[in-house]
Amino acid sequence: MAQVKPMRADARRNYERLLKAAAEAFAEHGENASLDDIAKRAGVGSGTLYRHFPTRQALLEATYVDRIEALGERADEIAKELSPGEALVEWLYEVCVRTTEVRGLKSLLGSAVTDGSRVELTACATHMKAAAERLVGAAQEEGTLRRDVEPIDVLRLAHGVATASELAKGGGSHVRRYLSLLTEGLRPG
Amino acid sequence: MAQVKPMRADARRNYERLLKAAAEAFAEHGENASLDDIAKRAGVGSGTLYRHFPTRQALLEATYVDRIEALGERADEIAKELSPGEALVEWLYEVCVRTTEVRGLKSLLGSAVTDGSRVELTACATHMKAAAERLVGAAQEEGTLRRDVEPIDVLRLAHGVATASELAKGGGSHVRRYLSLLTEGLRPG
DNA sequence: ACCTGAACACCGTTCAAGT
DNA sequence: ACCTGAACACCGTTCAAGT
Repeated sequence: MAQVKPMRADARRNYERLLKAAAEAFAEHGENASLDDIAKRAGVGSGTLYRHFPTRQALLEATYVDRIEALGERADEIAKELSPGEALVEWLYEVCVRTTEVRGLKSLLGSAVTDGSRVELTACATHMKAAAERLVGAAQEEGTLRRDVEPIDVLRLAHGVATASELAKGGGSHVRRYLSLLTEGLRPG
Repeated sequence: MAQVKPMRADARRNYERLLKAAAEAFAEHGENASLDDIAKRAGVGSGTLYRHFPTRQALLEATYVDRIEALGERADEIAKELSPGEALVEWLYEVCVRTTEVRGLKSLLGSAVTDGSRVELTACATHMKAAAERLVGAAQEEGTLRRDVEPIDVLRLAHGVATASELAKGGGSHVRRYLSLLTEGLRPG
């Protein structure tokens, strides 16, 4: 079941060109980059784009799926180096940094943790939730994370922290601080 | 300086019709409601909409300025009833609830706390920042709020909490919990 | 089986003409 | 001084025709 129908040579070439063009366009113009422009950059008709990627979300996911997978792997690497509580925070930090750095990734990660959207079962959502579950579970067993939060809550709040950081001029420079305000709380230590 | 040039009767009528139509349209279709549709609902030409409101942000602000002012007044009412620390949290709660309830309000409140946008000097941003300053200052003097946060940080983080809550199905029902996770922190109490 | 690109609908924005 | 609405540019989406 690993191997689905192999694509026709021209179809595969167009698919890859579209992904490359999409990555460029999203980087330049954000998640709302013109789909028509992406097709043009790739040198294909607009219908071809729709054949391969029926929705904008599908194109976004295909464009960034490797980055999402990398975040999932980072969760395990970090878990080996740090204590569970520190690992969770460090991973959330990296998630937030990617969210603010890579234009277009934000809406994808957002819909991955949104209730009700059909997109929930996508690879992206699956990877993120699995990674969060591992780290959250370990931190709770260690006793450094409240037991009344679910992995999905943590992912949503991290998305909120990334959103808050984006409102500041130096975007990324606020991530660490805003994240620690979330973990430590707003009350004085 | 209170009284600027009085508007011509037809101009004032169109202005009010546009605001009414805008409130309806934003409520129905969110902050990206079609401007053309708003002009049509109001029974005016599209050029008239642009004359009164040169940008979508300007129309959003005019539509919701009364709600923003109400939030500013709520800050003072709450401050009379609760201790400074409790008052800040309760006000932030109301801000988050409005943000998630009133479609279109979110982008307005977001741009009010965004660095660099020219919109910073608008009435909306001024009201929100003034209210936050009063509550944050009082809570810090009381000793129930960290001294290393600025009012703008608190407003941005509240915006993040509202964003996180919106990702959950029951939107509003998560606001209280997510907000308390921010104030208390993710570490066990 | 897949691709192309014209065609359609929709939207934002401007501006000449009108009162 | 203000309004109208046609005109233009742009974008998303579909689909008949082509290979």
